[in-house]
Order: sequence, then structure tokens, then C-alpha cells
Amino acid sequence: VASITIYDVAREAGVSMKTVSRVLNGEPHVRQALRERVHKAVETLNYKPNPSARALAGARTYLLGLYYNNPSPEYVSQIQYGVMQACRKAGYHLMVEELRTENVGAQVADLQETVRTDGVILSPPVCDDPEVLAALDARRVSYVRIAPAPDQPNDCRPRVSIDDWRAAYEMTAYLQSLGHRRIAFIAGPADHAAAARRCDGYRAAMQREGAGSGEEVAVVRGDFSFRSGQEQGEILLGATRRPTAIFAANDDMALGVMAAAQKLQVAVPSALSVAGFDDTPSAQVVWPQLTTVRQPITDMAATAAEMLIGLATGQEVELDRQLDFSLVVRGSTGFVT
Amino acid sequence: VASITIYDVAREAGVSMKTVSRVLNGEPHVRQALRERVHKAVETLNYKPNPSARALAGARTYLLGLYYNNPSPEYVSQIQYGVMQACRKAGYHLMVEELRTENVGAQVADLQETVRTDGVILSPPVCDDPEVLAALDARRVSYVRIAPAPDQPNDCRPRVSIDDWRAAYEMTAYLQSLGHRRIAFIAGPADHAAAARRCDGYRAAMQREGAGSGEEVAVVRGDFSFRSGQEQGEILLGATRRPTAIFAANDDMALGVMAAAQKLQVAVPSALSVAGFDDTPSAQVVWPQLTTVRQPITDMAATAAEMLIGLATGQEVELDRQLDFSLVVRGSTGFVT
DNA sequence: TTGTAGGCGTTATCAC
DNA sequence: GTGATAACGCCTACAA
Repeated sequence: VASITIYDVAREAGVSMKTVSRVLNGEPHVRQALRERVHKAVETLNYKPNPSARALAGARTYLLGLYYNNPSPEYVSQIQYGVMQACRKAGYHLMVEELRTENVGAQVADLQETVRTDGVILSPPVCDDPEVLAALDARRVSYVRIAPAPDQPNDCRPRVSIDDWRAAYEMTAYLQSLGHRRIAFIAGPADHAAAARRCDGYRAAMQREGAGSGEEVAVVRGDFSFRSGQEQGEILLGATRRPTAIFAANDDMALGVMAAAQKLQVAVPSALSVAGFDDTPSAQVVWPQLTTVRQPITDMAATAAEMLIGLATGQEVELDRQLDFSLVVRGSTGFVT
Repeated sequence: VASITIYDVAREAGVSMKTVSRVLNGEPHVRQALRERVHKAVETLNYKPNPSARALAGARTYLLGLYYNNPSPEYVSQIQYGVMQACRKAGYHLMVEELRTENVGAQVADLQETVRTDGVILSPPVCDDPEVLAALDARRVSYVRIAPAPDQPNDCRPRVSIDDWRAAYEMTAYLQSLGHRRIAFIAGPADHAAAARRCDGYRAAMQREGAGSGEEVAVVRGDFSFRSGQEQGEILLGATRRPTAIFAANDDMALGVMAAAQKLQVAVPSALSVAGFDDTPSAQVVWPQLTTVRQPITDMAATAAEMLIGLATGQEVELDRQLDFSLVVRGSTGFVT
């Protein structure tokens, strides 16, 4: 079955094959009449350009890469979904690569030499890995980062994010509005920039004027895993002066706290309020369901993909997109008693 | 930066470029001495063949597709990981596509025409969708199915699976060995073949001779979601003669049962044993941790990818691989009291 | 605004 | 065994 080529379309439409090429790539300098003839020919012949040929001839690849090393499958899956949506809409395809921890730089270099893409989407935490960024920069591969570390003032690499600081601030303020004063915070890994901003937001809310008296900033460190949340939760709840609320920097740790509470017979939310961050599906899997911050992860990913495609096609794109978060109040938080 | 081509390697090695091509593709009819010279040249030049050119010239694509429509991100993520491992080992890359529910056949057709792969991996439940299979067969695309429906006797399409029937049988037998007699089963969606086999295994264990008296087969139907498990769990536990053990056809539903038990103040495992199937990471996130069946999902996926690559390179491959499952006994099951 | 030659980096076909 | 030479399907000059 000899596949049908651009020549077939040209013959069908009665034009030269270059004209077909122009129409397909949306280039100017083609009369409207011809444009339509070509489109019709494409339609009737059900012609699909051969991506390999396109790529070989030096044009775009119509392939986007998604690099990730995030341990949470749910997070990755949501990102992947968003990216895929945007890709499909633009006729692109998605190539996923999980980066192993050992020398990421070499991996990225190898990937880029092995398979060319029109750009790469970097999800946290790889989006903050200097090795990765360096490898990409060295090859002039364009990339968009999702929820990356704060930029240097003059850095303007494309990114899409939410205001982590404000989200944590607002969640803390919400807990305070329920009457909580002893609110502990379980921070994320030290190298996770967004996690650090969340911690700062919590601190700011705890220290702001007129927020009530008897407040103490109490930060312990976890590593975003369920287990670390459980461990820190047990420690916090085992203390003589236990907090009335625990705010974890992500949902998995918050779930760990809830498990600890259950094990130690501390009722949630009557004796302890628990809040998380991310609104992963698991947040609704526990009982009571988890109060948390929802990042529009899928939208962020889709936005990142659109930016990348825009970049690849030479369009003007806003380089620093910031999307809205929202507080999701569920059963795990309540008035202090 | 003009990329280095096969000609550069040929010049460096002092042979013709066809010879280089032969060596690279592992073809016979090349003297060992030349072979080594070529390899060394490749090494020193750090030459990487251009995949687009390769694909265009009619050879392999070095691309595998992974089609999925499974709602569980964890499941998909594990499959994806296994496939990626195998791909990387063989110099392949992975292209993921989530299939939407509306007319999958057309989607597959479009995907195949848009981007050529050397084969496709089908995870459940798409692996049992006749439309998908038909679309693939029509285009003579080779595929391997993971945990698909049982074959017709004479059907020999490549597949990798575990013995779902036996796994469910053994889990049920294990519950019986703890003294349980009233064991309820929450089945999966009707169109999920592996789920059906699990149900049959449960039935067989319940009805086998000498398994004790007072047993009743009690099957209710869920849809593999946490929520459906919770609903069915509440119904089962609300009944006057409640079961002492509930075995769900997957982990998510089992977790739903545990949530229901907690809500209704039914202690696990003292008043109710709960077992699941899959050993998803969430199984360890609850307390007590979930007793379940572990499918070597990642291994299965890797095996599938290896089979596909073998098929693509014309090797002989075993077409029906069956991998070992294992019972993972944790805290959610205990002796009947 | 449109069409013609040439090349992108491989593999495949045939001679030698 | 090894090596010229022609595809593969498209795009980018350049010319008309």
C-alpha cells in the first residue's frame, strides 16, 4: 500500500506540490482559491503528511517532550493529560521520559541527540535542576517550566505557575479564622522551590499583625512522602503541647498526618484540623476528606504545551503565565474546640 | 552546528557508508575487523543516527506507542514506567496516547496515520476493545496486550498476563483459612475481562468441596472506582447479616470499603477483613494497610515492550507470557472473631 | 503568487 | 563481503 504523498495531493488539486506545502504549513502568498482547492484535495485523499519526512527536511518535529522525575504518579498523570490535550489540539504528539536521578545532564543530552523534539516541558522538580537546564540551554532546545523556582529578576525563561506563597498564606489565614492558633507546618524537601514558598507564606500569615495572640511558628521538615507526613505527624501529636491544626506542604504528607492521627486516636477534625496542598485525587479518598489547595495542574500543563508550540512556530507568547489556585474546604478542618 | 552523519563515520573508519549502516543495524556480511573499526569511529565521533532519516528510509521508527484509557493514574504510571525501562534498554522511545471513550477506532486510525510506530502496547481496558483491535489489525500494526481478555482457543495474538482466576481463588482461600465464611466480593466493570476472571476465581473457591459450611457466594458489582467501593461497602455493612470479609476486585474499591467501615465504625480487621487486588501504592497509605494481590505490573509492561521490539526486529518471541502474582498479606485481614 | 531543482540522513537495490 | 546509487517524502532556496 504505497502511502499517498504530497505529489498526489498536488495532482488532485492541479497545483504544484510546493503550493500544497505552503497551504499545509499555513504560509502566506497563496491565493484563497488555490488554498481551498488544496484543502479539498487533502480531504478527499485523506492525506496525512509523513512526520519523518517533515522532520528530516529540517522543519519541525511535531513532537513535544515531557521530562519528569516526580514520585507522585497522580501529579505526573495530570500533567501528562494536560500536555496531551494541548498537543492533540495542535496536531502534536507527546514523548515522555522519566529522568533517573543519577547524572540527569547526560541523560538529557542523550535524549536530545537521540530524538529531536520541538521543545520540552519540565515538571517539578526537574524543572529546577541546573544540570537539566544547562544541557537544554547548551543545545538551544526551548522549554517551558511548570511551577519552577522563582526567577532571578532578569531571568525570563518561559514558565507557568501559581502563587504558592499566597496560597499557603490564605490557607493559614483560613485555619486562623477557624480559631486555630497553634498551627504546625510540615515543609517539603529543601530543594523544592515551590515548597519553600509555601513555607514562607505560612510563616508570613503566622507572623502578621493582628492575627491573634499565642501563635507560634512551628515548622518541621518532610520529604513530600506519605511516610514522612506520618512520622512528623506522630511526633507533633505526641508532644505535650500538641498543635490544633497541621498544614502540610502537600497532600501525601497531609494524608500521613491523618493516618498518624487515626493511629493515635486523635479525632479529625474535632481534635485536630489537617490541611494539605495539591488536591490530589487521594484527598477525596480519605475520610474525612482533605481540605487542601487546588493547583490547576492540568491547565498549567496544557498552558505550558501551548506556550511551547507557540514558541516553536515563532509566535509571540507571554513568557510568565500565572494561573489561579483555589482553596478546597472539606471535612478535615473545623473550628477549634 | 551541522550534525555528524553516517558519512563522517564512514570517512573516519575508512569504509563505505553502507558498511557503517550494516554494522549499525547488526546485519551480517561484515568482517569483524571492519565492524570494530566502525564501532570505534562511532564512539570517537559520538555519532547518533538520525531517527527521522531512518524512519523515512523505510526502516524501523524506534518508537513504541502506549495506548491507555485506564482511570487509575497509578496503574498507568507503573505500566508506563515498565515500558520506558524496556524501551531505553533497546534504544527505543515511548509515545503515549490516552484514548478518549468516543469512537476509539477512529482515534487509533488517526494516530497510526499521523505518527508511525514500530508497535503498540495496549493496557487494560483498551486491550479488549474490539474497535481498537480492528483498527490496528486493519493497518497491520503489531501490538502486545497486557492482561487482556481470554483468547479464543485458536487466537494467538501476543499477550502478557497473570492468572487472575488463580489469584482470586488463592486470596479467597486465604480468607477462608482465617475462618471467614461470609465473604462478599465486589466485582469490577462487566466489560473488564480480567475482572470477570477474578470473580470466577472467587466463586470457585467459595463453592469448592470441603471448604467449610455456611458459605454463600455474595457478589455485588462496582466499577473499579473508590466511590463504588464505598457505596457497595456501606450497603454490605448495613445489611443485617453482614459479611466478615470483603474482597474487592481492585484496590481502589477495597479502599472505598475501608472508608465505609470507618464511617460506620466497623473495626478493621477485628470486625471486618478487607482484601484488594493490584497492590497499588495507596494500599500502603491506609491504616491498617491493605492485604492484596500483587501483579507485577511494571514487569508485565516491560515484558510487553520487549516482545514488541522483538517482533519488530523479526526475532522469535513467545506469544503468551504469563508472569507470577503474589499474595501480599498486610493488616487489613485477620482471623474471624 | 507560483513552480523547479536540490538536499536532509538513512536504508534498499543491485552490481562488483 | 563491500560499495555506488537510487529511493524515502518533504522543505528551503531560488527562479519565473
